[in-house]
Amino acid sequence: MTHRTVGHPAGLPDDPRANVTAPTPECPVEITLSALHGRWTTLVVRELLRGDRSYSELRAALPMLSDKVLSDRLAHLGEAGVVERDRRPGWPPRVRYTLTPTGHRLGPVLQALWDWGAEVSARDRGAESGPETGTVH
Amino acid sequence: MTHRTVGHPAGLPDDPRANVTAPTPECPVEITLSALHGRWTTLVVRELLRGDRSYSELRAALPMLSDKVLSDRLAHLGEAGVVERDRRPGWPPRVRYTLTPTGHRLGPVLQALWDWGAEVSARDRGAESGPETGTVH
DNA sequence: CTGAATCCCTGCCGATACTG
DNA sequence: CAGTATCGGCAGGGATTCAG
Repeated sequence: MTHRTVGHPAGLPDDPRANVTAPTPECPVEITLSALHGRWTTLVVRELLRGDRSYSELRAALPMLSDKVLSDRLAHLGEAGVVERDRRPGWPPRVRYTLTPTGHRLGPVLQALWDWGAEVSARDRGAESGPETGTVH
Repeated sequence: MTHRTVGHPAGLPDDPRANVTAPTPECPVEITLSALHGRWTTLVVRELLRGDRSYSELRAALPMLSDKVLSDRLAHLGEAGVVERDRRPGWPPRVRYTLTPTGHRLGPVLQALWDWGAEVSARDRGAESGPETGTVH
């Protein structure tokens, strides 16, 4: 997809991808959603935003996440350029998962997702207290 | 899920939802992803960010989107509090779809998604030209 | 410890047809 | 014009098992 729209200040005002009429892989929004696609994916990224992790540390942090899905997610995030695997030599096998610089930049994206959801849930709870804001990265 | 992590300035520094260990519906990030969930959803929102639309205007703007999926998306976005239906009396039936104030605030979210994807695709094309930035809302 | 392979089941989405 | 009803294919993801 693509998302250029009405009145606005800066930016590339006429990126052709802002006018795609179907969910194509070239649209930046699709690229990002594709990287974050799948259940558990954002939680894995959150965990790695907090620091590098081993496979078993990720399992411990997300106990309900199965091995299959965890390796699927790590492989997918690897292909997306978000996560890097550092295989340390020796025995037993030690592997560290870390975010690439690109992956690190997902922090503001998750932050934006958090902020909107927090605002909605605050509104749904009825109270109109001060605006919420968490910090992901 | 939830996404509070390492160093950061403002915000609710200890929202318990930042530490959920499974994809629960209470996590703000999940709330947002749930609202945007499904193919074509972001494109429908983009179209409505540009202004209110009738059903057939949406179909015309997104020709490859089937009736079934379009009404699914509009219903889902309605339940999510993003879209409102204004049924105008008379014949033939005239219905306008508009974003709620909450829906309007998805603009920055889509912008964040756009920015990350644009940066990635720029990097993938190899050139390191100036940073891209589109404007959604 | 770090995964990959398999199986099965569910839910999404696309196409087609039909209604108020 | 603005949708709903129905069906089928396929991919996502959970549990289990096996391998380096």
